Amino acid sequence: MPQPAEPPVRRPTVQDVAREAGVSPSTVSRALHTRGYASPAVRARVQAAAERIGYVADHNARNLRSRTSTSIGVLISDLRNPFYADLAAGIEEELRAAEYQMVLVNDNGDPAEEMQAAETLLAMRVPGVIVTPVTAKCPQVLQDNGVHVVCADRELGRSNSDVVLSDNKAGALELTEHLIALGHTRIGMLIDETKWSTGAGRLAGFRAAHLDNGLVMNEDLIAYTSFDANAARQTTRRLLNDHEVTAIISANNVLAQGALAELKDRRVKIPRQISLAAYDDVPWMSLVQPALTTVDQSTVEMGRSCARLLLARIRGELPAKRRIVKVPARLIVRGSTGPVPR
Amino acid sequence: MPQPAEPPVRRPTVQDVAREAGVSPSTVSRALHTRGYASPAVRARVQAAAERIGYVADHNARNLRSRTSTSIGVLISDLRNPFYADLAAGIEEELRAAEYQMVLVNDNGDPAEEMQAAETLLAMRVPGVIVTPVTAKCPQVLQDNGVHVVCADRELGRSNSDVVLSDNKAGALELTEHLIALGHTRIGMLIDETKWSTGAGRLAGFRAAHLDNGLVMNEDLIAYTSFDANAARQTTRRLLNDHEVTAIISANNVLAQGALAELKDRRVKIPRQISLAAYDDVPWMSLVQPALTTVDQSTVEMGRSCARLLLARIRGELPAKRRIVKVPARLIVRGSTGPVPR
DNA sequence: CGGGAATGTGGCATCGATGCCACATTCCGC
DNA sequence: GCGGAATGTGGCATCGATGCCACATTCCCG
Repeated sequence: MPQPAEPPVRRPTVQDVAREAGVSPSTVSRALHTRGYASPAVRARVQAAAERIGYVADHNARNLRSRTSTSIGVLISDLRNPFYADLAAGIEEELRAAEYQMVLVNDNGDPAEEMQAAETLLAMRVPGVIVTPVTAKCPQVLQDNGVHVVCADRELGRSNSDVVLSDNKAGALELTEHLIALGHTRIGMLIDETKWSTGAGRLAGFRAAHLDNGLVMNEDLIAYTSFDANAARQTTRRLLNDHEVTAIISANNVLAQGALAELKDRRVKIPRQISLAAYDDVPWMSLVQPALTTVDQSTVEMGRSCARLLLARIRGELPAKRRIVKVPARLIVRGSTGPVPR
Repeated sequence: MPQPAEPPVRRPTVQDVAREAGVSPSTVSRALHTRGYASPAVRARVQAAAERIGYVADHNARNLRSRTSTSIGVLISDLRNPFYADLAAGIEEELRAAEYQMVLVNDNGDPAEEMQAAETLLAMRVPGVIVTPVTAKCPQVLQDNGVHVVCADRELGRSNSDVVLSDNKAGALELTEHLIALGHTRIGMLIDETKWSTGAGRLAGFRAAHLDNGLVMNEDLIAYTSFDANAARQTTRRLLNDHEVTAIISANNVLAQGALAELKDRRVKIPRQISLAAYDDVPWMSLVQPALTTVDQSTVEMGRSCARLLLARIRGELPAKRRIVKVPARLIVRGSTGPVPR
């Protein structure tokens, strides 16, 4: 038998259940939703009837009438990057548990795609959106239309939406101090952006670690690159050529790939000759040899936090004041960092 | 300013646009959707009006009335596994291009969660679902309710839904022959399941390669394990203890982690002492040293295929006959495989 | 120049569930 | 035994967009 004859499938409605159970449609609605009055007997009868005829409520009708929806928009930059995948996984887990659905959109970090997605989510009348923003305009537009917004991982400029962030400064500080404690004083920092809170925070932590330990930091050791493993590799190359660093910190998992590739290519002994560490622990970092010392930002938990926060907001459980959640970052020392050479 | 005062936000409706443009609601609907008659002049006027007052159509109302939806359900087992993430990314890309939305649900490979998700998707009245099935029941129920289904990556028993598969047998055959050509005759196969088409196909390819090359395969070298890196590690340990294999093939990326961990732990030289290869290329496999020889199943493209197939089906562009798409698998030779020792 | 086709536009019912109000019972305490 | 609360249940309008039909023009060709 091929696909069932096109969709002439007539799905049972509340009316059908009502008839089957011998009550009115209104009662069916109440009985199935535990909301409002309905005697236990009737409730049982209705549920049985619904079950019997295979009734599945129509979300579209429900949403339309009740001006709500249980779909949540999730707007991320790159699903293929394990950071975003983990974030989405955490979000989905929490949403599913609360019987919400996740509409996932990949905006590829492109402002136009991001706005397009925002528009679509508005059309869907989602009550809330979780976004790793590319542009401040996107969260803004959503909020202006009464959609609750939680920004994940970063914030742009001063916004007025809730936000869940890794404790970037503390994490980067701890990581940098770990290297300083090993005797490193010439540490390179591979970083792609510093305009968003993410990069800015990590850089701040890097700076603070030097300051706190009475070290004068050489600004030239901050190697600005772009968000791309190959670019990071080139930048690492220049960094190594131009400066005598004994350790490199990469600001995220993508840049770390480039740095590692370059070091392997040069047959540099890690950590004997150079130590390598990264912010944002992802699985491959413990598979390579030596395994990388990293800062784990509990990405899945961050996703869960975003979802919990958003749902609380939607349910009106939170005071109006904007909420900022900092997810603690945890240093994981592995084999790629060691005492400074000589 | 905190969150905008709760959602008293009144969004403009088709009526508002009609008033603004001085036409009837019906005309607005036609003008905005290029469907049916509408003079260019009126169309322009309506579009301008809609733009001016910031009209965004309500999908719920549209879906309800027109008994369609542009949301597609995507049911996968584990978003944190790069295989599924890539699959989802490919699907999303294609759906977004066609102005469809992706509702992503992680079922954790759990039949109960899977059925739950199917029910939710029925409630949403999605026209189609892409699923990496855990149970044959799930696609079945969906189809029985008139929802188009595409199974991705595997099929269970004989189903009657469209399916997109990696060419498992050919891929595994090519990979095994690569090892045989290097002189290996005692090759271990680390595999978790053989009931689904995926494992069955890969195992069949493994067998066929031996047969085609006149080798007698030792059935004991097929090491059955469970879908979990740690279990795979234990199984690898036993395999190495009990048999003198010179090469190991892992049936997927997760098992490969376990195998690699065990080999590294034993300080086995790869590929000098043992060659290691895996089906399902994922990024870390080219980051480790030596990089792993793998079979790339073009996961993202597989996702795109699923979406294209489903959309074509929804649009009724396909003959009733069930379609089976095989995505070619490609052998990527890297450093982890070499001539048999001695 | 008349009539039927072609082309636009408006009116109205409708998709399915639910919010709200009115009405019907039952239950108590005085 | 009676009035008012407490508790259930049904009726009906409604959310917003669209499908369908009727009606109004315009067009064109015999």
